[in-house]
Amino acid sequence: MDMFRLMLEHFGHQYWWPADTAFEVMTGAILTQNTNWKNVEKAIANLVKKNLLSLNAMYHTPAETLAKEIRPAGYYNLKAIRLKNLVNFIMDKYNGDLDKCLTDKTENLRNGLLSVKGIGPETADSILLYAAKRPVFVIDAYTHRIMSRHHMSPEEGTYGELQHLFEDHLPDDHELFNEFHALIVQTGKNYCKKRPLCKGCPLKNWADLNL
DNA sequence: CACCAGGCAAGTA
DNA sequence: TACTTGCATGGT
Repeated sequence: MDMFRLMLEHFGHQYWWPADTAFEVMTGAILTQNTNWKNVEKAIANLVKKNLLSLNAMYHTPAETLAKEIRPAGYYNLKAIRLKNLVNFIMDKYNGDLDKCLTDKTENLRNGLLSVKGIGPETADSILLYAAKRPVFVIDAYTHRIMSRHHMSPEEGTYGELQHLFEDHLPDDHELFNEFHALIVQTGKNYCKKRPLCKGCPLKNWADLNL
């Protein structure tokens, strides 16, 4: 049995990304950096309550004001600046047209996002996959740990190496990538936390990587 | 009390 | 290139 199906049968569909709009996905992608999603939900609820969860509102709001609202998500001063950097990028490069941004060529958009201070590979790819619906595989700390401990990838592969491993062995399907990454996160949250192998983990050994 | 959570940038050697 | 550190709240 392959890795994807084992996780899917164990956890069921994850229905990511939990957001109503593409802009909310982008905001959440920054707020969830090294942060529990529960805390991000509180921060997003605060932004909604103050009518700040939109490109235009955020653009016209000082970072200090945003910081106050996103406090529960942690690193709030840093993340407020990062949110401003992102909205400024969309304003400057796409003339404030979010749809134009989201329909830009994948490579252009990825390079643009990576040029924004505060957006690294995982945040950029999360936006590409979950906001722009591109078949880009997202690699996170759970992916590194699970693949390494189950001996499914070369020891301590780089972000790009792991990404290519998945993208080269899977059909070019953004819905598959969506569910796949969400299931990896779910698996990582529940298993493989301490030991190389742990009881109840849906993944058994290297043979599970039958992509 | 320690440790972790859906990272990233900047500094050092 | 390969570490190390700062950023910060909230849950276990």
